[in-house]
Amino acid sequence: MIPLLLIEDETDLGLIIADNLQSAEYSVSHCADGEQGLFLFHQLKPAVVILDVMLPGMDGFAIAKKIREVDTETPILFLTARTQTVDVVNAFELGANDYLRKPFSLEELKVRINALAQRNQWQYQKRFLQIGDYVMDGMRQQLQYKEEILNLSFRECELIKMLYESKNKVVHRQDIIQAVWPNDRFFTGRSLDVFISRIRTYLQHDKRISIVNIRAVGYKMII
Amino acid sequence: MIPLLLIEDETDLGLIIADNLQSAEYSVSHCADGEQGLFLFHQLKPAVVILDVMLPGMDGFAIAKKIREVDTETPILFLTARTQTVDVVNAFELGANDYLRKPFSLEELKVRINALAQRNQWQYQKRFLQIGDYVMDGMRQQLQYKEEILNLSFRECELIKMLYESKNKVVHRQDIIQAVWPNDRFFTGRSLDVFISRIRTYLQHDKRISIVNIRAVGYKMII
DNA sequence: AATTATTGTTACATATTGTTAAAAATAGTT
DNA sequence: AACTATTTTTAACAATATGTAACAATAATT
Repeated sequence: MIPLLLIEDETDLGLIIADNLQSAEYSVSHCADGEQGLFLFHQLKPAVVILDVMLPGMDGFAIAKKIREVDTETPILFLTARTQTVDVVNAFELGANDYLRKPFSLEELKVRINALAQRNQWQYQKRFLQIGDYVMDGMRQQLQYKEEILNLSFRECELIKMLYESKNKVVHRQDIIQAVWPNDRFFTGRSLDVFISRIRTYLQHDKRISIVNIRAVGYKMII
Repeated sequence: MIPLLLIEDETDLGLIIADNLQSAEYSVSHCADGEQGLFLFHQLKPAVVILDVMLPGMDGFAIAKKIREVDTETPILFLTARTQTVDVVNAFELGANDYLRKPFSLEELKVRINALAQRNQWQYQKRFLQIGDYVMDGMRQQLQYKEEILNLSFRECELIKMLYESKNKVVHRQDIIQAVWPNDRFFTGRSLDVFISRIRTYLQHDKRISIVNIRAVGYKMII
């Protein structure tokens, strides 16, 4: 989970923002003033700081300056009132990375956060899986065998990823289903078996690879 | 390259200035009168306008006024004859950001331009997106591939921006629609898919770029 | 061996997306 | 206003992804 720090004194607005950013990806810590903000910054080492310019006590600029004294990397996104146009210049001089004028749509905020957070997040993603003689590009959703490139669908890709990550180990049916079909809480059908069947044909060129069934338990990818 | 606009009627001086500002950073467009100047302003959306006060026809103040009617951001730097001291006040009231008295040293001009351009530099970071071998100019809504320049429509441009800002991550259909079609609260059609299709053909020259669909979820731009 | 439960496979139904063309809306010009 | 060019939406059909059903194959149990 990627930690975010939100410093915003309007409690209701802060809560709404925190609530909406909170997701499978992000965990949001929210506080209302600069001192607490700086404390939390050092505590959490957030991926992105979202910083209201107008704050009681230490204002946003002062906080940004403090942060930049010890850290020049962590992206800072300023929230400004619509009126304070000029201050934006100030913000960027202090090392801000982006800003949003209030009122803004939460969607827009999300997009910006994604953009800012992603730079650092990128390194954690392992994009290419070497599966026997195959290479799967999890980002592009492609499976390559020698010169041949096969486009995978999203679920096919997720399924291969899941099996590969637990290669040579049994993966339980229920776990696969929860991972690949997260929304279908009443998934009862047999799609999983169908997908396994299809994946087997995809991977048939390398005889060392096989996906074996453990009856009534799950599957195991062997390499 | 950061575009500058120079409006100066003394041809020789204009050429010298243009020549000296022209560099790896800046591309200078030069014209001799206000009407052409305004035309070029809208065409180029320059980072800084360098504006002689004394011009035949529309004078510098009138041009600045015209510009400020539609744009309050772009810095304007006035060039004034040594004699017209008082008019400087006038200039700043019209939204000038700096001025230089003739004769001035080219070094000084450079320094001022740098200062003005840098202030808005963040705009240019956002303005130009390097997308693989392409460069998109978000302000002029143009997509450049090598020598080839393609004019984009507003929504095409917004869509590319949105996907690029969250590159290598899934962007949800709903989020795209909210961002690119903000007013259409009852957007039901399939324009998004059509636009995706078109953008794919625009970006097809660079094989590293692809936009993959995640069924029932959204799209992901991969670079 | 017969029965049963589970999985393998194929075919098909359905929903979503890809693509193209044409219609409608919009902006710009005369 | 009328015409033009451009942008955007709609419509139509093709292609693809995914879920379901049907039946075959296999393993476990009786």
